[in-house]
Amino acid sequence: MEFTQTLRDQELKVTPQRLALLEEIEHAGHIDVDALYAILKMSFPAISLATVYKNVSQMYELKILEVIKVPDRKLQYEIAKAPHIHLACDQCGNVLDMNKCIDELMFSAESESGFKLNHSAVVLNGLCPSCQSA
Amino acid sequence: MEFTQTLRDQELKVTPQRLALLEEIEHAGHIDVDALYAILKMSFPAISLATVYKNVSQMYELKILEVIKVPDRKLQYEIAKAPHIHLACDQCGNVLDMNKCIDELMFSAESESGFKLNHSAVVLNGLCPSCQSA
DNA sequence: AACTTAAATAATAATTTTTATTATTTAGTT
DNA sequence: AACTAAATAATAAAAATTATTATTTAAGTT
Ligand SMILES: [Mn+2]
Ligand SMILES: [Mn+2]
Ligand SMILES: [Zn+2]
Ligand SMILES: [Zn+2]
Repeated sequence: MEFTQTLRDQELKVTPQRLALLEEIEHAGHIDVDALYAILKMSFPAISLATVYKNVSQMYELKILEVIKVPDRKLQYEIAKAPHIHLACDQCGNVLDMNKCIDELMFSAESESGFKLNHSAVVLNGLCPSCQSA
Repeated sequence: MEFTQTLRDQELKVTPQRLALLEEIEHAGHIDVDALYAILKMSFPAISLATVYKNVSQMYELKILEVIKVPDRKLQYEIAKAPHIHLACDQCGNVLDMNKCIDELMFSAESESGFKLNHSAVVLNGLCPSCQSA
């Protein structure tokens, strides 16, 4: 797996728990600690919730993971990747990525405010196509 | 005060605690529950933390307040107003509003994704002008 | 392949954060 | 002034997160 290298790069030991955690986050796309714990318990019945907490926090600090906040939900973790926009459906709960460039926005925000920016979080809420029909 | 009318419009009783809470949020711009509680205790030594929690939650549901999440900080409440962008300084902690229009972004996100959007949250992080000098 | 050691894990306790409960007080009405 | 539903303060309970510690394990070394 490529996550083996990710962990080695950050000098974290490659444990089965960590690999499963990363693979599950990748598979889910965006997931909170509770859901992650519930899923990991299937393959690791003895896994501790504290291990999940510690690992996601640690990997967030090391920028292996990114975190997003959708209104009224717990923090959602995802594999860190290029900055992107999040679309969250209020009905079905789906969160999906949109690879829309926000460089222009960042750039103009910088020049207008004088800030030197290094991070962006954009979360848009509404109804996804299928929930509009239903 | 104009917050008297705000509360009446939402059929909330106009209590001194609520008025002070709203005035302090307005004054602070963006503030979390703990800081709000600490400040309100100065004028209301007997105020309960649960009252602060209940009121901000209630006012958020009624859309009197809006909430924002700055990475690595507790939820910050503000008086609800027109959608705007948030700039947060990682050094000094300042959070300021930027009245930049994101309608174009919302509109193109809608047409590209098929979502029907009703809310946006944009938080940009970096260093404010004065923290860059220091 | 066995040995060593620092790090990770599981179990658990403790802390922090948030919500629920209830008796008392109060705002808004009659 | 009296009435009533809602708000508050105090407190308990629950939920979320972090800390502690004994045991296990990954990864390097012989
Ligand atoms: Mn994403
Ligand atoms: Mn704001
Ligand atoms: Zn949906
Ligand atoms: Zn600053």
